[in-house]
Amino acid sequence: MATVGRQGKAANGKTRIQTINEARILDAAKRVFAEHGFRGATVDEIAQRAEMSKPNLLYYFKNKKALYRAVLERTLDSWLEPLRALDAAGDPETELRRYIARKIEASRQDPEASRVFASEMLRGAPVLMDHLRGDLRHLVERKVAVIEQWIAEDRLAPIDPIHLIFMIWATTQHYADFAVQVRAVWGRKTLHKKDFERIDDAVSGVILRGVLPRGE
Amino acid sequence: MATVGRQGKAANGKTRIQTINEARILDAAKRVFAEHGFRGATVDEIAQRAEMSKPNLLYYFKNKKALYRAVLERTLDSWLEPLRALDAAGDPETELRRYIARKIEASRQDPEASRVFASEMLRGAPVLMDHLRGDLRHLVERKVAVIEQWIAEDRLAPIDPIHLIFMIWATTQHYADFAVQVRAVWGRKTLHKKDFERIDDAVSGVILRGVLPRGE
DNA sequence: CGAATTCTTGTCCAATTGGTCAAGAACATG
DNA sequence: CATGTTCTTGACCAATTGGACAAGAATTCG
Repeated sequence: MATVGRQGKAANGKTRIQTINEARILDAAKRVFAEHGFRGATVDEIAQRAEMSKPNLLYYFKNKKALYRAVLERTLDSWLEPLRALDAAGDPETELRRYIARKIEASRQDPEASRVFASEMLRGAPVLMDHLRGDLRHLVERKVAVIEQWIAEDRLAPIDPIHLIFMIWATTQHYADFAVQVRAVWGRKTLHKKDFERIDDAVSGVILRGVLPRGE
Repeated sequence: MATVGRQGKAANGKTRIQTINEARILDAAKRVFAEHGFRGATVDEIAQRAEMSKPNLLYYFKNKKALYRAVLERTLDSWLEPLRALDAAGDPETELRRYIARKIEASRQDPEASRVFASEMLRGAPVLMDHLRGDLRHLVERKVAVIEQWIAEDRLAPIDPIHLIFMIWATTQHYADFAVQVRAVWGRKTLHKKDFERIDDAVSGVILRGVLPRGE
């Protein structure tokens, strides 16, 4: 009867309304943080985009920083998942091709998440620093080992594995973070699925030809 | 005797003090805008970093927006110069290698400029939109033609030229914009010239192997 | 030197900011 | 439907913001 007997509890201990509103807030916050960064974002604007009053927003998230953290945390897992899936037992070409495809798909489906992340990096990652030096670094170290193994087996050209990873991050996220520039220079009002297929072709093409062994 | 007989005029019509202070302000502004974006930057913080009072700063730049514009404009030319230098008459490998090297060198020498630019893109480029759709687009179109010519001559693999350009931008600027992440994951306190040489090797290596024709 | 110009800043202001609070409205459940 | 809980908001507050202003301090140059 202490904490269990809540009202509209839905297994995760959340009310129906809580679930809806937190999602609405997080979505609005993601968009505003993506556009203006942590400092430039205002709680008022987020509340407006979430179509609720500022005090109501602060009923769900105790302050701007907590909201920002929530947005980042929510993003991180889906951000890392594709890299986690890189499998040493698989074929290098297949694995890398899939990794690139998934990152590009993420840039297409949720560019704002990528931009929030980018903005946090531009700030010097005050919130995510521990994560960068901890989880992310360890994950990358593991995948560097995978790539090194592929190189040792002559299934990949001898490139610096960490920079291959950085290159994949850079190229794929570019289409989310710099979408305005891409659209303006490429002369497209919006980028459609077809466009992203061409992007995938081009990026995968260059990178794979760049890292797969020559002979064949 | 109207506008010519100014006091400390130095050919460009600027006083000695003007030259010094405008440079100090622009440098401080670049750092603050890079870190916090346009909205998140405060005039006060910029003034402090430039070691002068806020009213004095506003004596040189009439408001925050004008200062922001000045920072961006100052950046743009050096940003584009390497691409302008891409020469159809040259050897594709040499030209591309030099282009990549120059962009990486720019990321090393002036990462803040790159970050201001990135931050403007994240915002949707409200200030630079005209430039993106005008000058930049035309420049890219010209260089796309150069690359297409190389491809037609079988001196380059048939890749989508615009995405090759995007890839070079993405990979090289990544080391400026995401420097915190690179440092944290790579396990380096700071990136030295040696590190950037390795970056250049890796990036040039993959991209050139990715776009140069196979047979030889 | 002395007058015109340029430079500098303390003080001020209205607007916006993140956040609080109290009180009422909507809701779930016995 | 009554009661405790959750949800919602108008009103408010202190701090910060971009910027204006006037008056004084340096600088320049005839």
